This record gives sequence, C-alpha cells and structure tokens, in this order.
Amino acid sequence: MAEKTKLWFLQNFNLFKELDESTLIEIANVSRMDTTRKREVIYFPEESSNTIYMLKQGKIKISRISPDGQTVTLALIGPGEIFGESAILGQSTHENIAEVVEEATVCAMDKDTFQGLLEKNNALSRRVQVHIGDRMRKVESKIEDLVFKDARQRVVGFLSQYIRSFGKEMIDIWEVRPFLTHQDIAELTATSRQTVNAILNELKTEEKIDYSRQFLRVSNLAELESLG
Amino acid sequence: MAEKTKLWFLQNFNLFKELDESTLIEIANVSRMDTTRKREVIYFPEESSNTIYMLKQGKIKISRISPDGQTVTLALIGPGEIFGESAILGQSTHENIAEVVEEATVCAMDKDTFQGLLEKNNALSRRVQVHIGDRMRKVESKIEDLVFKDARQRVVGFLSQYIRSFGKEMIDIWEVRPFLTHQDIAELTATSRQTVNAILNELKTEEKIDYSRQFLRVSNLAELESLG
DNA sequence: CGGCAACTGTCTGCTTCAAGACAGATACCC
DNA sequence: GGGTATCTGTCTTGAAGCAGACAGTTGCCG
Repeated sequence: MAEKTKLWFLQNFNLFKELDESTLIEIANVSRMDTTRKREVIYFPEESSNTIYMLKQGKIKISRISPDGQTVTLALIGPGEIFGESAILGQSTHENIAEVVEEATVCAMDKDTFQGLLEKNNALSRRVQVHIGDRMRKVESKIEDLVFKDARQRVVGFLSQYIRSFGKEMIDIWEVRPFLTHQDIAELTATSRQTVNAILNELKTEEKIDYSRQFLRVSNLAELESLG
Repeated sequence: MAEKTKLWFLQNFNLFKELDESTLIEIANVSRMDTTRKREVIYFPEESSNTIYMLKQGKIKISRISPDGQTVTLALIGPGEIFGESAILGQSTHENIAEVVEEATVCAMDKDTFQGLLEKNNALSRRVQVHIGDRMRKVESKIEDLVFKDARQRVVGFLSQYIRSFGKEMIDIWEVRPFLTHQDIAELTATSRQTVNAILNELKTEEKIDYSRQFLRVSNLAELESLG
C-alpha cells in the first residue's frame, strides 16, 4: 500500500489525532496494512501477542470459546478503534480470538515499537489509557447486564448500542446495514440463537424494529433504548 | 501517621518495588494513609473519581448495584493492590462502589500527581499497565465464567481462587480466615445466597471443603480446582 | 440457473436457579 | 448476660431460557 495512503489513514485515526506529522510518518514506516475478509481470524487464543492492531474499516469481534465450542463475544470493534491491546498490558499470549465479522482493513504494528511511542509521547499515552478505560467500562457493563438483565433486555440493549455506534440516522429513522446473523447476536448477548430469533420477531410485531438479513431499522430509537 | 512508617509501607508495595528512594519519598509526601472498618464505603457510584488508592491490608470489594438493590461484585482487592484506577483511565465519576469487607488500611493519592509520576517514570508506568491488564483479564474471565459455567462451578472456582490468593498453606492444608458470608460469595459469583448455602454444604458433605464463619479449609486444593 | 450451505422460524420438553418464607444459630454490644 | 441484628439452613414454587428437532427460506457459487 502506498505510504501516502497509509499516512492519510493514520491522520484520520482517532487515537492519533493531534499527533505531530513526524511521529505519524514514523508510525507509518513501522506499520503494515492488510485487508481481510469475513470469517478470517486475526489471532487465536494461545497465540503469542506482540502486535497492536488498528481497524480502518469493517468490524472485528473479540470472543472466547469454551472447550465444548460455546462462544461469547466480549467486544465488537469498529472503524477507528484499536484491538490486541492486551499485548501492551503485559500479556504474552492471547486468551481471546479476534475474528472478522465484516470485511476489514487493518493496520498492524509491533507492540514494542508502540510501547516506545507511548514512552516518548505522553499525549498518545493518555489517549491509550482512556481507550483502555473505555474497554474496561464496557466489559464491566457487560457483567452488570448479564447479572441484572434478562435475555430480552440484553438483546434490546445491544441493538440500541449497535445501531447507535454503527448506523446512520436518516430523517428520524436509524439504519445499519448489513445486519448481523442471529447467531452473532446470540454470542454478543450471551443467549441462544433461538431466543434471539423469538425476541427479534416479537420486537418486529410490536413495531419497535424492522429488519431483514441486510438491514436493521429503528424508527424510535429513544423508545427502544428505554426498554434495554 | 509517621512518614517513616509510610515510606516503609510504600517500599513493600508491589507496584513500587525497584523504584528509587527519592521517588518513594516524593510519593510518601503526597499521599495520606487511613484506616477503615468493615462495611465502610470508600467511594460511591457517581462520586467524582480523582484519587488512586493503594491497599496495605484488609480486603475491599468493588461492586455494582442495580436500581432494585441487587449487587454484583466485580473484584475483590487484597493487600498490595491498587484500586480506583478508573481515575487514570479517563473516567471522571465512579460507576462502581468500593466497600471494605475486612478492616483495611488504605493509602490514597491524587490522580494527577500519580499521572505525573507515571509520565516521569516509565518503569512505574509499565507496572501500572500490567496491573490494569491483570484486572482486564480477570473481568473478562468473569464474563466467560458467567456464560460457560453453572452456579456450582462458579462457586467452586471462586473458593479455589480465594483460598489461593488470601489463604495460607499449612502442611498440605490450605486455610483462610476469616471466611466470607454466604451473601458476599453470592455477590461474587452472581448467584443467590440460598444457592451458595446449598453448594457449600454439598461440598462439606463431600469432604471437599471444611468451613465455619471464621475459616475455610481445603485439604486437596488441586482436586477442588479441577471441579471449577 | 440449479443445488447446496448457511440462516431463519417454531414447537417441545427439561433443567437450573431465583425468590419467598420462616425457623434456628451466632455474635455483637450495651 | 440478655436482647437484637445478622447470618445460616431448608423447603417449595415458578419462571426463564437452553437445546434438540426439523421444516422452510435465502442467497451464493459453480
């Protein structure tokens, strides 16, 4: 990939905003960019973790798999976010699996190099701290949801957040496309595929949402959010 | 508290090992020490978070409470650990409640001061990163446990970890004292008090554990761990 | 454009566990 | 040292939601 394009991308990357150009060029020089397709795995559990990834476009899910094959998804990563940060958090091997949900462009960078940047640049360091804080909060909320909410509330809550993070508002109607499979949603909300299906159809007949395989639409997002 | 004692404590604090003495003295000067008793609350949700705490002795639990009063405990903090780190992770108010479980001595320090130390001292900064990583891993495992394991496995898993972290091994028998209430364990394992009670007695009749209000003893910890 | 793989929809029984109720034990503290 | 608050033990009922089975649908790929 042309260095210029890479630099342009980095400039538009949340984490790197306000960094001076020389640093960005340095980053561009030591990182590589890659395009991946649906279902591709970026890293597996047990694999050694020495890379930080920056997601340019697409979606990645970070999950855990039980010995008998059950899966929970811990986080869904969208454009502009980093992942694989466990590498700079003192973890030598991954415990999670990172899998492409929607065709993605990813920029990868050695963790020691990144660590070096952090030490030289306090502004960047703080931004990374804040990012890690966000992730921590999300994971903690996930526990809260698992314990306090039932399956329906979790699904509704997830749909709201999902459409707000990844959807577009068009004249009072929110829409995301493409939509996820019921299985994906089940893994994200720690419930079963069948339950997700039932809830989704319930919500459809109640006219709270409209969906197909290609889209999810919500006309009254505030109302939906109040149910989660 | 005498500055000398404080300094001594800081030197024995995990996070600060290998820091040079002048830095330690600096830390001692800007921190204050406090003793708290059971049930005391160190911070509440919504309270603004501008302090980092270092726990010298005792135990603190970090929990969330639902609107209807149900509680989940996200973490149990022991001697030598820090808590309230959300302050340096870009969070202006607490979402969790920190409550004393066992009479505690706590050292508190302004977050900006701490932030300053981090920026001047890369070794310290890395140690904090690793600590945060540990917390993240624990929280993620908690989600995994909630989804993959049933109540019994969660309780067994918790007991094993608890006794390993806080107990002593004495001629092949592990013991912690005092023990927690069933309610505490229920909040830590996201189950109900009644269920904890049933499981604990089950384990006692199976001779996997022995306990009373004052102690928990396990003679074959490896066996217990294999059940969690 | 036809066939296969992945996904959706629906019904059923079964298991786990929460939650209420209440009696009994413990220990704290004035 | 007696009274009160907190903690433990046990039973019972009910609901949530998982998991299996299988038919129907969609859309992708050769």
